[in-house]
Amino acid sequence: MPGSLTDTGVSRLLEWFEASGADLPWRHTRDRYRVLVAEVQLQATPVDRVLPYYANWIERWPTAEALAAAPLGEVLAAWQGLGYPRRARNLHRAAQAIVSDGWPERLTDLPGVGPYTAAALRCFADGEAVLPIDTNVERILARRFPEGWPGTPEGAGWEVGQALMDLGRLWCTARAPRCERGCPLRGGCLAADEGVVAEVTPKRRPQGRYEGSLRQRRGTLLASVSSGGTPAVEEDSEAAESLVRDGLVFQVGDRLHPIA
DNA sequence: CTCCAGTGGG
DNA sequence: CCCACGGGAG
Repeated sequence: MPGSLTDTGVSRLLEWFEASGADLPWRHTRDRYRVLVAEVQLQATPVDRVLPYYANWIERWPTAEALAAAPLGEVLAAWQGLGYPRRARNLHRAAQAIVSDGWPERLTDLPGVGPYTAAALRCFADGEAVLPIDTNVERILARRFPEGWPGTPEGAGWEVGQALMDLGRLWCTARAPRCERGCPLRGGCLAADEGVVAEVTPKRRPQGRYEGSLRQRRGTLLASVSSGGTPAVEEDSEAAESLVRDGLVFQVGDRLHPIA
């Protein structure tokens, strides 16, 4: 094992992972489409929130073919509550690309698939020894390896990646990390040794106020369309034009409609 | 008020 | 590199 993540560290990590018990539905599937759905839904949404949506999604659109055949308007309606609708639109477009051209050589050629999601597909669906680095894993690495990440452990399978993500989500949290409450990687953690765990946290840029923002107005308008309304563009022309530009609604005359 | 299994566009 | 992008939950 390169760097300071020793064999015993990995052993403890995997032991903790087995005992942690969380059994996420996409954890064991090798179905690329299912993993893609889960990963895209998770891109900016907490796990607990995604769970019911994922179950409903797979039941309704079990395959890329099924999703590709659905009207985007219905896909966006099913997405309500999962945040950024462009993620749903990209997932829909990705399904259509997969159906017509097959899975691309470079997974990042799929719309909405970046470095993280591509790595997650290779790791969880294909079983490759690739470590997907999400915000949780990035935080662990920043704390444990201030000098830099030594690289993916030799022979690390999907369980190491999954375990690190769960550890970051449940233990090595941004605000109140549970270092002394059974963290399996406590031994050899430089930040914890120095007592600076909370300080060694990748900073995110502050978001603007949501109330009254264009973002909120877009959400309101799209929710209206998704629930069967046909709001007038005039109601909020800036938000309406923005949604049209993003390919999320269709404009007929002075009203907005779902995209067929 | 901050956080959340990121990505794409300027 | 910098920013916008939803909205529920702690």
